Amino acid sequence: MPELPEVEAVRSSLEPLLCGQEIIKVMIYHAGVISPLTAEAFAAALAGKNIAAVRRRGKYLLFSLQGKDVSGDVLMVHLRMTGQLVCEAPDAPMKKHTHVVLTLENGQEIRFTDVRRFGKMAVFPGGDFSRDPGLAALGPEPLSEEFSPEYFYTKINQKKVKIKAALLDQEIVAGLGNIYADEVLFVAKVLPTRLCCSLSRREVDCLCQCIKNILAEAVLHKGTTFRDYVDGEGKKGSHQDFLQVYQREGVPCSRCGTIIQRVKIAGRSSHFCPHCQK
DNA sequence: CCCGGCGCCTGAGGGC
DNA sequence: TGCCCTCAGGCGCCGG
Repeated sequence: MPELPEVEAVRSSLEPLLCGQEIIKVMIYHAGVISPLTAEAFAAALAGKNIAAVRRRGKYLLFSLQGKDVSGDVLMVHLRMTGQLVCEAPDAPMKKHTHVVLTLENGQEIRFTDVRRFGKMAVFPGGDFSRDPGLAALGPEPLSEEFSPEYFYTKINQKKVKIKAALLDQEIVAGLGNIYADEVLFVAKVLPTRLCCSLSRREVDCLCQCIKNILAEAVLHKGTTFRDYVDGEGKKGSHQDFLQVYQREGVPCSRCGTIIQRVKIAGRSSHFCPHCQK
């Protein structure tokens, strides 16, 4: 499930492969993954454009496009659950569930594959994200200075939601998903069921620092490959070898030996140690 | 404001 | 072996 570290690994692996390349052909095999433009308008908006930069905001991949006269359009890709964006040679076998293929001037292909088709691609003319409320409302990048203990405390302080739900709220902090939210709460020793308004300033400071530390570490490990995730070269991540609670229900806690438990919070599995998380 | 639940999707995995 | 059921979860949306 691509979260910030996985999307960053896709971004950094694609950047040297795509920057400066012109998109010469657009093939759409499943128009359902494209919005808000029609498939025809989407293809027309990409053909002949040059990829000037490969950026990331939260879990969104953003490709800055430049044309001969117009520029500033942005191609957005969101991988959601099972999406993959891989740069491959044209003779590489086409994977099942490949929905969009962009051919570059050097012959390489960017292939968007998604078993569940939850993922989305879009072009925003002039880089205007207002057509995508989720992207427009995204909170600060957790690895930036903007995401500070002061900011986080202000956002969390009054809320009556469970802290697990708040960590998954992309308007509070951009890029956390179910895996890293559970890992952050474990390292910070905070139960996922705690209400935000019950957290002390010290606990919020700790959570803020844990978010930064864990995401930075996972970025170094090129993300977590639990099932589907691969980067822009088709390579798996290695952070799954470092997970302490996610998908470890029934396994002894690495700190105290208590059996890790799993409960549903906000519709998602939450894994935690009932002894050392308070 | 907050919560639970559903829908979108397919494939893996468990029970029988 | 095979069938049916549940579950996985990011995110938008809806009703209470």
